[in-house]
Amino acid sequence: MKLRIALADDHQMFRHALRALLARDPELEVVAEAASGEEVLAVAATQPIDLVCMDIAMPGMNGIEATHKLLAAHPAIRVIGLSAFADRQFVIELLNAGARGYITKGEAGDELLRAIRTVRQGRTYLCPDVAGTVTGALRDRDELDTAVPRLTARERQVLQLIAEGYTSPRIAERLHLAPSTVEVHRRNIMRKLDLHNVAELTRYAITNGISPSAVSEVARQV
Amino acid sequence: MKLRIALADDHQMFRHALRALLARDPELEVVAEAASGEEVLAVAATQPIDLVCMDIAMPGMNGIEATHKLLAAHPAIRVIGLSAFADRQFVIELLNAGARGYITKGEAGDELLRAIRTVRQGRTYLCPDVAGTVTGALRDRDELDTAVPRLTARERQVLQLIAEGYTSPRIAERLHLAPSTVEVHRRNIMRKLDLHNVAELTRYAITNGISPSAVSEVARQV
DNA sequence: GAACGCCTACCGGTTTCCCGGTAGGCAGAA
DNA sequence: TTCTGCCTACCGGGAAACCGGTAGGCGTTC
Repeated sequence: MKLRIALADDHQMFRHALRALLARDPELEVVAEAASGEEVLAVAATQPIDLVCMDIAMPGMNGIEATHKLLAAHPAIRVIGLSAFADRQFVIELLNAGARGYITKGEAGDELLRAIRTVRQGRTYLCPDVAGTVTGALRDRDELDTAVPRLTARERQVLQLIAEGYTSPRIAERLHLAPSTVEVHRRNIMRKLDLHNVAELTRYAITNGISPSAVSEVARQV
Repeated sequence: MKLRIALADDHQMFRHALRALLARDPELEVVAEAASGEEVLAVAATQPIDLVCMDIAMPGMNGIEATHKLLAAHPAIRVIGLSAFADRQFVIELLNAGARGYITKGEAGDELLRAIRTVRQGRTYLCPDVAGTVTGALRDRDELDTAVPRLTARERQVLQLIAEGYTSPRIAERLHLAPSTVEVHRRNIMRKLDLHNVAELTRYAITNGISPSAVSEVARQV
């Protein structure tokens, strides 16, 4: 039985290229693709999936949140995080969300195949880049649970939308919240991160992968 | 004779995946990879290359500058731009630099194969996404030459400070201008680029190199 | 000289941001 | 149970953003 894989990344070309890469291993079969967290959940709801290669930075629902919700609905699915960055927080958050592997896009393609094989066996795989950054956190498990996600899930969600150019009232609409609530989240984010305006929030979101650095909206407009 | 291709992208995994994708066409052969503009030039200096798939956003020397220098030294090489963005300026700058094709990563993988075949025949290929944006510019060639710095020097200066988190009054102080003047520049920038808030301005500044991204430093730290 | 582009500067107005405080509901931990 | 953290929601108020228009100075170009 082939391993049924779903690819989640906002760049179609990357998905197609990855598909070609994974096609080399006859044990693997890419059965679905998704361009956002929402699409991943939709895909998993309609067909059996064994493993998801999940990009972290996607417009709309990002990879961490998608992993959370995906595993809540389908605990048997394995998730491997695939990101441009090896940010420590990131890795730990994704692992806390239930992912079994983490690889940066700076790694070789073989690294992904190795990760898939390892995760398939029920073990956890971290690429060399990130392994070092996490070992410290693994020693005192407290950090793994508490200190790392300086931002709560809700706050990350709000931050992502701020960085994408939404105003507080607009964010409130999207999340079905009162504008005042969004404002509170906004202020808490700024206080926690010691940032004081939208420009700094946007930079933080981009450099930390909370918001895709690609201006995907622009790409879609044209 | 196979077409000798070099891949330039800062993500090794993307290069490897792309390599697998291109391997489907027996007419093509990926003979080299590069992670930056500097590496592209170095590669072309040591071995014959027919075509380069060039990512725009790379740390260090970016794809546009690299295309300029590459074609100055090797005019026969064909360059296809490969970017996450379909920004009009971007496309025009790259074409002015001598590239023969432009594709966004949001396109399908087949699109790249189609572009390679077209460019190989000496023609120019633009993916549907960007074709529309450029046709206007192609009509009056003036724009193709001059319109590139759509923003004036002053406007770029103001944009950079906005993206760094300065408010208009603070920018006015730094530049020894009246706050109202800065506001005018801000509005002109937003009108020209069709952006409507600080978050979008910041993203634009980062992705266009007007403001240093800091993304690359983060990636390098780890 | 006229036209154009750029920089400079101000007027008005609405919306949003940003900062401060308070507070109830609710889940999990001490 | 009490405490803590998170999410939710409101109040007020000053600052800044955002949108529209007008306009003079200045250098270049036609």
